[in-house]
Amino acid sequence: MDAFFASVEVLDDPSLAGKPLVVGGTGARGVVASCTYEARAYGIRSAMSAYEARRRCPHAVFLPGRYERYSQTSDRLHSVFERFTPLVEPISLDEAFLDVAGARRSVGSPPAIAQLVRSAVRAELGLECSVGVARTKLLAKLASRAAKPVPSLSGTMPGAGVVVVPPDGELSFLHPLPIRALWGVGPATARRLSSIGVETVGDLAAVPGSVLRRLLGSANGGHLAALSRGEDARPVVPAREAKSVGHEETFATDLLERQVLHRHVVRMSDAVADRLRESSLRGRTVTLKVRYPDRTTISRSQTLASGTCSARAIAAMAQALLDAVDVGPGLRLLGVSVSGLVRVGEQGRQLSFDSAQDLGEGDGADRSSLETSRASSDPLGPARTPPDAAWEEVEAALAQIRGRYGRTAVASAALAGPEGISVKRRGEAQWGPSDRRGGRSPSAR
DNA sequence: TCTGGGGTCCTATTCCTA
DNA sequence: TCTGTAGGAATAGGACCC
Repeated sequence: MDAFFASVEVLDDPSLAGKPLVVGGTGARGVVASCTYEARAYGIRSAMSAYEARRRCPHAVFLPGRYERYSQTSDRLHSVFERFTPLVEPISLDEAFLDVAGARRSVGSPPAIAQLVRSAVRAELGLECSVGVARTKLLAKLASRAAKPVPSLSGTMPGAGVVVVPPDGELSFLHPLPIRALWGVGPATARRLSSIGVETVGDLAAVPGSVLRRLLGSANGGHLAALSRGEDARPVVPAREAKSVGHEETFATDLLERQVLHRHVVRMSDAVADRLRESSLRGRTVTLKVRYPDRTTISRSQTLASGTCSARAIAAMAQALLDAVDVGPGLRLLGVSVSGLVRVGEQGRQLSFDSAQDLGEGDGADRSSLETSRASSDPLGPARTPPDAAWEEVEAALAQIRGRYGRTAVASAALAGPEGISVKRRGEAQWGPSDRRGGRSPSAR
């Protein structure tokens, strides 16, 4: 999609049409999620800090993103794609690969299908998109980029809309492109390649694979060498199982108090557990991520004996990990994620040898970490703490209540503050904190 | 007065176990 | 019982994507 989030905002408020519009975090620590081509003419780009964007174009309209709205639009978009082929691989909310090899007979040639997709998206969503048609995913992606409009201060130049890379024109399309155009070449890899004189994809294709593997590692070196020759055998994969689920949040001001940080851990663990439960998943490895004021980032993780989707178990583990981290300098960001996911039903429950207690008291392996938090925060004490399995039932019941009466209807007491319950939702503060009034700590609400 | 969130993948190191 | 070795899992960090 072309400037997806910004285009949705213009669709909902046509008075914004033709104006430089920036969507994203509006606070001092926010970033640009999307912007119109009028804003891009001022050099504004996705992932740029909101501060820098304001400096470049003070008269631009700045809007906070509405993740839910974009997500709904994305669902409609993907249902349009699926009318053309069942082989749709989502890349993000606004991009997807479509394998239309099987649709040629019933719908038409790939370039014709590309035009039909564009027309359908325009008619049904009122939004513009660009399509790249090629033999491989990399080339199709690069072609779609080449099909997009070009921003300029004298007015946006309309793009081709559809760009087709024929099989006999692949290398002449690919080789003049800068090395950064390749998927997997970011700033670090580009610097390394530049150090041996590689600036374009054509330069890269001339370097022996063994040299690239030595420079970039076996996996990345070999992969990029193949891509530079137009070789990309990755198929379009319609459904991918998630490998991890997590939440992280940058605070408007750095947080120092462990008690406040612990509450954020509970809030994020709660959100992670909700999403695991909704997807019928359990995870074994809990990872805590922390970013210091100087932006150095560390992570600490630990693996449970068996998978869990219990907010309580996740929070206990994450809090134990947090307790082993120096928070002296203050924390700019905190995150909780769970990996090692298995679908509920695929994995039996791991019992320890003290199974008499296990059946009544939860997993032995989980217990030590839970007791870390019980000792410090559970007024009931260890003796009266229900086992994990029972807690998962309690949490499932809570989730049902939230589903019926709203997300703030009920939650852990740790999340209650003077102004109600603070819960974390997906897409909330997606592009940075909105102001500088001290994060969203429950005590501050 | 700056640089998000939610992911995936890869690599290096450490630790555990046979 | 100690030591060396090898493989695998866990852990940590970095790079990259949208």
